Amino acid sequence: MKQQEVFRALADPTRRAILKRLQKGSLSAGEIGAMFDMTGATLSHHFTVLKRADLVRNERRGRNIVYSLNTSVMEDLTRLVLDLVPATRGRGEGK
Amino acid sequence: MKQQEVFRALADPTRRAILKRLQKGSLSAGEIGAMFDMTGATLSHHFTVLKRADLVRNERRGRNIVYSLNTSVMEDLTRLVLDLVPATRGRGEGK
DNA sequence: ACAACATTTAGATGATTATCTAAATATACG
DNA sequence: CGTATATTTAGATAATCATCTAAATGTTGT
Repeated sequence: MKQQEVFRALADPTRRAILKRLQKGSLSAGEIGAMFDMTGATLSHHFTVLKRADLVRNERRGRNIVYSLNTSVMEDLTRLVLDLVPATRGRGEGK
Repeated sequence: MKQQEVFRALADPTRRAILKRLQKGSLSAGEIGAMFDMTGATLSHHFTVLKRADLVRNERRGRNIVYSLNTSVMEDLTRLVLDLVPATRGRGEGK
């Protein structure tokens, strides 16, 4: 996992909002675009950042491109953050 | 909690390293500075960002200024991230 | 009060970032 | 095949950011 890319991706509120939407299921670029007040080009840039962090996957379906969460990296992220919190309870407590 | 400030603070690797060091206990600005190859002024800037996110606290002790983790915000952060991950196991699963 | 030490503030600089418009690419359909 | 639709790429711009040097502030001990 590219830790730096993941944290950087998370630093933008639009990208976090995109991730939250994708929790509920995959969406096409257009559907996501309809939720934000910015151009498709800008959204496309955000997708690129999210993909670079491997937080989302995309797949062409017909004339749409459908984005979905990469849940395994999301879990890596969870671990990462838990690792940042001292004396973390609820999990391993490992080295 | 100021979510945006927290994520922004986490986006820089130096700041994440500082947080990790502070897990093991409080440190003065000088002690932290000794661990990184950058000027004290730059470090001071990073402290400011971490403080704005309320991730660290500081306290003057003699001629040093001692920094320590604000663990409660770190836990808020944990919740935030878990909330970003779908079907999160390990905790509440609440709405 | 002064000199030494520790840290922050101020101001500048170059790099990165979010955003836009316009053009390019890819797919579907008549 | 050509037109409409969906998305990305290219290029530009303004804002934000990490970093530096120099100066200011606050603290201690003499």
